[in-house]
Amino acid sequence: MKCSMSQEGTLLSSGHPAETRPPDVYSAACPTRQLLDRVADKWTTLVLTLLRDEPMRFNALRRRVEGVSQKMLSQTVRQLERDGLVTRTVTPTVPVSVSYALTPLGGTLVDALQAMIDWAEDNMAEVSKAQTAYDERRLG
Amino acid sequence: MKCSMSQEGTLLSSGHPAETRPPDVYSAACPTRQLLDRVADKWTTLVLTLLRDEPMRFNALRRRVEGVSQKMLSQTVRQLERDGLVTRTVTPTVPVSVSYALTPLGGTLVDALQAMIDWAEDNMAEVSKAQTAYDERRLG
DNA sequence: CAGTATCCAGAGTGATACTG
DNA sequence: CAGTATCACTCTGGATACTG
Repeated sequence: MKCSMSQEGTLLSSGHPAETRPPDVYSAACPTRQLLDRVADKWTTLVLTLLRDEPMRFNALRRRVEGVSQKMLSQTVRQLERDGLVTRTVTPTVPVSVSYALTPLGGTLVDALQAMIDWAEDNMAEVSKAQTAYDERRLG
Repeated sequence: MKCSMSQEGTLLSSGHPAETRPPDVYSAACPTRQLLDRVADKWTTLVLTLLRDEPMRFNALRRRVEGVSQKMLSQTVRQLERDGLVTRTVTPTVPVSVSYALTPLGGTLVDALQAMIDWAEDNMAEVSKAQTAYDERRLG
C-alpha cells in the first residue's frame, strides 16, 4: 500500500524544510501510520483479545483488564466501535446492560495482535536476561 | 512463558502489589504486560521494521522515521539495545559512526509486528469508512 | 555524526462526583 | 449498570543548546 501525500511541514524542525520522500508507514501524515498508532495502544490490544473469546459487558471488561480506569475503558470501547472493530449492543433490562463483541473486521486484527502477545509470552525471559546483562555492564 | 490465568479477586485500583500473585497478560504487574507495553510503542515498531531490511545509522533512521525527535529516537534505540533486540556498533571513523542492527531475537519480534502493519495497510480503507459512518450517524 | 542536558507546554490519565 | 463531566496532576515528548 502506498500513501500519496507529501508531508504537512507544520511539525518539522526549522532546519529541514519538507523533503520529498517515498511516503509510507514511516511518514507522519499517512493514515496507515495513524491507524498503527491507534492499534498499538495498550488498552486496545487487551480489550480486543479479550473479546475474541466471547462478548463481554462493560464491567466484566473492567474487572478483567486490571489497571484500566472507567474513563479509559469507556474511551477505548467507543473508539473501537467507531473504527468498526467492535459492536455495542444495548439490552434494555432493568439496569441497562451493554455488551461488546468483535466484528469480523475486528477478528482479523486480533490475529495480528495475538502474534505480538504470543511473542511477549515466549520471549519475556530472554529479554529480562538481556536487560540484566546490559545493566550490569553499565554499573559493574 | 505463561502467566497464570487465575482470576484476581482483589482489585485495588491504587496499589502496585508486584510481588504477590502471578497474573496474566491482563494484569498490570505481569512482566509480559510490561513487555507488551514497550513493544506496542509507536517508535519501537517503526524502528524495528526498518532495521529488518538492513543495519542503519542513527541519522539514517532519523530521516526515515518521519516525525521522531532526536531525543525519542535516542531513547528508543537505547531501550532496544537494552532489551537485546538490536545491536549498537561504533566505528571510530573521523566523526564517529554508529550502526544499529537487529539481533536474532529482534528478528523474531519483527515478524509479529509486521503482521500488525500489514493489517493496517490492508484494512485502513474499511476502518475509515466505518469512522465516517459512525460520525454521520452521530451528527446527522 | 551521534548523542546528552535542560526547559517547559500540553496531552494523557486517574480520582471524584454526578446521571439515566 | 454503564456511562459522562470536571479537575488536578503526572510525565511524555518537542525545542533548543551543548559535547566528544
